Amino acid sequence: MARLVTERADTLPKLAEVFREHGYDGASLAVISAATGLGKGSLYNFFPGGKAEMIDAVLAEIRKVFDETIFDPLAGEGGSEEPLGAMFSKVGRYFLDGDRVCLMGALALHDPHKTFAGVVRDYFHRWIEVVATRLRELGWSPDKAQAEAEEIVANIQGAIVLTRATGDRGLFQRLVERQRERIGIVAA
Amino acid sequence: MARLVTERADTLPKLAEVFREHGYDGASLAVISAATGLGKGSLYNFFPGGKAEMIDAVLAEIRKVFDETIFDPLAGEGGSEEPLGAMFSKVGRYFLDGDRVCLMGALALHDPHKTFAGVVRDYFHRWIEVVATRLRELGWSPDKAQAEAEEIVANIQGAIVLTRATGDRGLFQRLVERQRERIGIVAA
DNA sequence: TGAAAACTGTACCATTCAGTACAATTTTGT
DNA sequence: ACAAAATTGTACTGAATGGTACAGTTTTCA
Repeated sequence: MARLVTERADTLPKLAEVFREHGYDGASLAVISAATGLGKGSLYNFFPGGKAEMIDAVLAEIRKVFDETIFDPLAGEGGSEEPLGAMFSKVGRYFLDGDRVCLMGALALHDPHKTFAGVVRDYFHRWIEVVATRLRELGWSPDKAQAEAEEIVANIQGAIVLTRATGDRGLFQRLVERQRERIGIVAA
Repeated sequence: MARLVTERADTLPKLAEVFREHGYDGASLAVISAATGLGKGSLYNFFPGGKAEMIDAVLAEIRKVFDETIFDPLAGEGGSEEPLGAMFSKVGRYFLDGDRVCLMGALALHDPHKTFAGVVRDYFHRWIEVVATRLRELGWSPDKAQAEAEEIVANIQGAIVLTRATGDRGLFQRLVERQRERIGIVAA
């Protein structure tokens, strides 16, 4: 029996980066092969289902990372504002101040067969939900908390679009800073 | 000499819709042909340069429409808030309350060869610029006006992403309404 | 009306696509 | 060391890709 600790998981970051940069249609097997350094043999050994299985694995991994490092820490009990501030920092780091595409957001725009509609919807629902929950715990009314949470997540997605469009990473930071301030001010 | 009023311009809306829904890579000639009802012969008659020329024409048309109906009306002199309100209304109608993708925004995310970087950057710069200009005319400081303009445009882009992700057009409307309110409140 | 230009459908081309087959190699547990 | 399993590169397949060629039709204008 060969090792069960495959290298499959190690390829996920590179795979994710390819899909982020090229999109699903643009990520041909040739591009994927070049980016991962793996030949077709290896790719189909790890992902017998081909591209479909690759992006499924990538999306599951993304969801896991966000759950563990960003969403869950926000959902826990506690009346502090610090977890929200941490969320902004982690998100900025993850998306490289808007230089790196949000794959979930990209799939929200282009998914003609609605293949990823479920994962994408759940991802954003969860994100908005945990932010709103935290705001309520800070004393915001349910309506205000929901609206503010939606605006925060929308702003982050929009900030990525604008940063990619303008090439100005300062723009992302400025936008996030404004969200931070608004929460701090109104919550005080 | 045959008519010079070709049907080429008539195909642009359908062409734009295809690129919006499928992205550039996802819009194969088969899809384009089906969506426009034009065979390859006609398509290459109107657009000898193929897909590249098609999307160039689409982007130029989009830019023209936005300039004439949205950007220019904002740029003119005048201390009224009404043009800003009109901008939100027109944008909501154009993007079908977030149901319709912003092609410029989509290309900001996926453009591995930086083919469209110029048009996309100019489009968003112009958008932000005209909003900021109008805010300054309303008495905002240059810094505040710039930051607010960036946030407004980012919010619209993010609203499209979230609406496509959740399928909830009310979300788009709620987000835009919040921008409207903030401007009204702070400007007052 | 008639010739020139614009338009369009069809067949075709070379290339790239995702995916398969499989032999050869490497790794693994014993 | 050795056999089984995992891994990998290469060659291949049929389908789809973007694009070309061109004959036939329609439109235009003089």
